[in-house]
Amino acid sequence: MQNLLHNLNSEQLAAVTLPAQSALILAGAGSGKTRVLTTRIAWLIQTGQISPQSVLAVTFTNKSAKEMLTRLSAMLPINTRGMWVGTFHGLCNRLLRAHHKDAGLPQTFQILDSSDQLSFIKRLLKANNIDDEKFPPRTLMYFINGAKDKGLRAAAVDAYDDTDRKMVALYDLYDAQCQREGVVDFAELLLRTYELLSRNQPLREHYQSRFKHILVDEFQDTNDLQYKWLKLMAGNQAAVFAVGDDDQSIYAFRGANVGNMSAFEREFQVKNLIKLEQNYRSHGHILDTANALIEHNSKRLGKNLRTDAGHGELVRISESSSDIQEAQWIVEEAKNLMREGSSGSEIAILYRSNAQSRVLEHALFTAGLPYRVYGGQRYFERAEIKHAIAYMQLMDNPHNDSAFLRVVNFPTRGIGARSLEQLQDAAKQYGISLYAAVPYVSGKAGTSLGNFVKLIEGARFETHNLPLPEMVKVVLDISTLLIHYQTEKEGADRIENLEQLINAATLFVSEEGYGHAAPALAGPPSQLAASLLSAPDGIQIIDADAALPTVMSPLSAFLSHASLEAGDNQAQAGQDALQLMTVHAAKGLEFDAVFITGLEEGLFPHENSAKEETGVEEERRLMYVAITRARKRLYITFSQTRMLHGQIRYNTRSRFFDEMPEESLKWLSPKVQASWFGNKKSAWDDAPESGVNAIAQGFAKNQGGSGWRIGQGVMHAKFGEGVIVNIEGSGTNARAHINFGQFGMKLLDLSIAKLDKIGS
DNA sequence: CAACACTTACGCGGT
DNA sequence: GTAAGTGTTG
Repeated sequence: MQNLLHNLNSEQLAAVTLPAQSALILAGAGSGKTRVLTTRIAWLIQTGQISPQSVLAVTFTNKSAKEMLTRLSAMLPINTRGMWVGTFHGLCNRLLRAHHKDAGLPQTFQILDSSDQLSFIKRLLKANNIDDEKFPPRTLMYFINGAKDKGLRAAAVDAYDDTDRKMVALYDLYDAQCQREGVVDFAELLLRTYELLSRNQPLREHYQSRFKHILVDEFQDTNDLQYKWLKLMAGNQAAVFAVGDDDQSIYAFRGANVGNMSAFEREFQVKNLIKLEQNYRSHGHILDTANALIEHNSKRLGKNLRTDAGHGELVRISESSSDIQEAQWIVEEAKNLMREGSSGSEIAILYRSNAQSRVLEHALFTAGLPYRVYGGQRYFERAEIKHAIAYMQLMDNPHNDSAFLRVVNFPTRGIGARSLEQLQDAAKQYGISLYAAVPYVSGKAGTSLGNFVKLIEGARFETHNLPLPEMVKVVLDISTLLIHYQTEKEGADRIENLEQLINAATLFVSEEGYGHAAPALAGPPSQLAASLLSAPDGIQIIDADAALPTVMSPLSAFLSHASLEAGDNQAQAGQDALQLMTVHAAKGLEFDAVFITGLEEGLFPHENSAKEETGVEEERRLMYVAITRARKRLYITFSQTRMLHGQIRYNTRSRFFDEMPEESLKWLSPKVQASWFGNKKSAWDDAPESGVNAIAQGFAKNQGGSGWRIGQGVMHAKFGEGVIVNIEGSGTNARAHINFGQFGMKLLDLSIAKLDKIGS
């Protein structure tokens, strides 16, 4: 036990060894949050206070769940089985599979990922003749998910106008259709579990008395439903150990509610609020920059990171004339770092939005530097994999109309739009699934559809006794997917991916403990330990623990896995590659050197954030997250011009520069009076570093005669102060694009408009 | 049903 | 700029 605790600082130690009461741990960036969480569990078990069975640990991502389990098994001699560690969605899936009857779901219910959900909604709108101009599928999806994330069914949603009322009706329709097809979306997993436990007292009491300790990671990211779910799970007995950082709350846009932290403090009567403020990651100037920036947010629980690592280097700021120059500057600087011995994988280039990656990639590619972009398409999201999965979904649950429509004519087998129209009419008429409606379609269409059904039935028959990987093999064969891609010229990669699916199944079977000989399709329950537990009132409850391998067939399990864990996204290039990703994707990661790019008004903070009151504060937290990714060296770059949506945009530097401490920054390029809002800087500063000269030349190239130049501040009688951002034509034809701030960009004829020069 | 031109939108993203 | 969706052809 000694060695479990001996490396902890006093804050961490206090957190780990708290009494069995609910506690809130405010864990700053790089303060050893995961360590505290896992050591807490290990300590509780090792000191004999609790048994592994009474632990429930919840995370948001599979990655952190996996990491937690890995660390736990390193700390504890015991098997981590019996402990429940997983994502909200993974745990809910488990509960719903075990108690599917009570939850009103078929045993083989299937999980829609976001793209499945969107196409589901499009199909729903079409089938009900809803104008998708008036009700855009995306809007409806946000509406539905937003309601579910608050724990609201259609009947409980308030609607104040006709559009809202229609949306509510569509929400209801959507739920009914999901129920008919035996599919659930991500939010439904949580909502359905919540409803199951709140309505079913014996079940609720069973789990409440089992889980004495509930631990939650990234608590600031919980939405309203997840918070309610936790309250329900906890009952009034469990100790909830919540770890989070309000300053790193960057997911409000998808329903996360930081307010849950203070609500938790209040409602769980938290006596123990512990702040982890010792940072083990970043050097002083980097932390000072982060601290000073986040100070500008109003609603904070209050926290200040400190380090023993010394001041370290200043934060380097670089300005460029264009996004291309910015990228080239970064490439040069990264090359220098690598020449000095840095490993590429320890250098991250961060950006606010994905669109920015293209220019960076181009520059890196031209320079021949290996790089890796995070956030691309994931394995299970690829079209060919989705197709293969759809065949298996149909075998497991033929009423999944989405799966049916995806592959009924892929590869093509002469079933066109007309046949499907007939089929959809029949399905609607009888209120049944497309698959079930096939016998009601007559004629030629009926024959080809019948053949498709025979194909699925045949696949099911042929594979019902096969282990999962064998089954995948047969499906790839019978579906003719492999043959189809063999005849396609660009199909080689797809074939390779499809063959990978067999490996994925093999891996899944061995990792999740589905024995090789177990029937792939749901058959008689195997002999695996089914612990039948007695509920207080004598009702027999099969605990979801042991129930998983018995209640869920390997196929159902694999299909869940495919939906819940989309797999790795493709990684380009070699081992030692520069890391490119959005700031969001960088959360939780750290690097020796970090470039934060595009620090411009409208981009970072993003222009859309100005719409909501709390928007800029979230952007600031996002910047805080970005800064705190860096260990030793931090670069922040911005550019005067940027290609966006195929058009050149003229940006001014981000307001965040004015919120960072001057004494921690080192400007590597001239601070041109870039803003009409009165930024103070205007001098050259410091010796230029690599790449700077080229940039300086870049924006010395101002155009136009007669004293007008790009960057010139002007005063207009009507629009007030502005800045010339571009000049076209010359002489009497010269016209200037002028940014007038709140009045926007104007194109004015320089020989006509009455403009006065202002500034230097 | 495939191939092509044309329109449209376009923020961050794990489950 | 580009990807995805729609409409129009052969």
